[in-house]
Amino acid sequence: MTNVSTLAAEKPVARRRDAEATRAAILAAAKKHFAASGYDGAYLRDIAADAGADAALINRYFGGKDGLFAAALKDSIAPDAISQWDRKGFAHDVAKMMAGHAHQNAERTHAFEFLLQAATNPITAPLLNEAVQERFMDPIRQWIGGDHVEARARLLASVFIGLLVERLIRDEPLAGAEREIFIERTAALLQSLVDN
Amino acid sequence: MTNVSTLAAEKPVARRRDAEATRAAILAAAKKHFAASGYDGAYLRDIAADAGADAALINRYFGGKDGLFAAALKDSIAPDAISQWDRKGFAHDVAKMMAGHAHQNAERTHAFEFLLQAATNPITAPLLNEAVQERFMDPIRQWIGGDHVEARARLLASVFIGLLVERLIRDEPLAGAEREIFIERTAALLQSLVDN
DNA sequence: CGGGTAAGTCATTCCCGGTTGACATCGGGC
DNA sequence: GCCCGATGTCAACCGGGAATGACTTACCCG
Repeated sequence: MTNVSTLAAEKPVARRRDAEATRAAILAAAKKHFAASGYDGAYLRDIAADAGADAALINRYFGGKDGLFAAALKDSIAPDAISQWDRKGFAHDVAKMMAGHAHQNAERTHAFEFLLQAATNPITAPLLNEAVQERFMDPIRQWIGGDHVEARARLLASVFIGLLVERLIRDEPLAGAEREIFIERTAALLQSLVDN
Repeated sequence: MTNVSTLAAEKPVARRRDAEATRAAILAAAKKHFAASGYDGAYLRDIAADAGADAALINRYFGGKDGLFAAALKDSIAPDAISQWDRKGFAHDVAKMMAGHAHQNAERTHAFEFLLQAATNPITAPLLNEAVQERFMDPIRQWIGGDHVEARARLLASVFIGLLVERLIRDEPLAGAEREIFIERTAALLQSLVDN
């Protein structure tokens, strides 16, 4: 997981009094901190400081830590339209991405860390499930089409998640020939699930 | 995640004064609670109560919450010998397990929840990585053998993890024909990774 | 049987972090 | 220019939960 200390200390950008802007700043900071440290590990004071705001404002704008978390979660599960993925290139693109460093996709990786955090927290899990079904599984089902959509969608999602977790956990990506093989096999595996 | 309330209230088995036994009881309770609620969500008082012991003893035996968590983690990553898995039946067995309810394998599921918790906690992640490499990845590499061991092992581990996460997250397993298809395809997928 | 040590109990302290409410200040509209 | 509501600040409160240490009780050994 990302070290939080590196997250703060960068944007004490003096903002003119602007409720909308500070709200957005807080939300952005919250997403980072929740992703890096989880619900309990993220502290409102830190988030506020990172956003260049006062902790009390979190209460005003989000109604407490729970509200902030829910808002951040909702904001995180709004990925680009799955429906527009390329049916042909998809598998290879994903495979290549998975073979690389997690850092290379900082934005996405953070979002995923966040979701994984939410998944492992009994308080936030139900919230997550609902959102994932609606904004991830449903589009996938739609996208792959064909027979046995349900089984294939679940298996595809599983593989996808597994790859993301593995990438998140490991220290070093593969290199050289092993890397090529990994990409090739991963791509083949994904493609087979998409195609039928 | 599991509801903690159901975990307690069962074994106020009056133990004779026995340091080793209480230590073990505490450790067992800790594994359950950490798995169900995560590091922050698990309370020492609850764990102690569940183990029929006093919270102060945790301090005595494990040197604080951190120590207890580390001990529980170490104790959780000692799964049965991978090397003895059946090369033929493996894929189908796993697939069938993954198609079922997480509850059905309470023991294992708990252990996995626990590991996932550890993975998403910045403090415990490094500890986990080391243990996983040594006690999971290495045996897998050994077990599958053949060419491109590294790539195949990683992909296999990814799929495995993904299936576990998916099973953990979802509310309802598949049923009927979809379930059969799911098992069949999952088994095929795993087997292909094992065989070569 | 009696004393000493390990095992277990209890009350208390301490700290941390979310929350609250009173206060200060900005900025736009009259 | 001035006034009022919206925005932002500050200090204090409060609860929960881990840690501490003094105390009590059981067991075992001589």
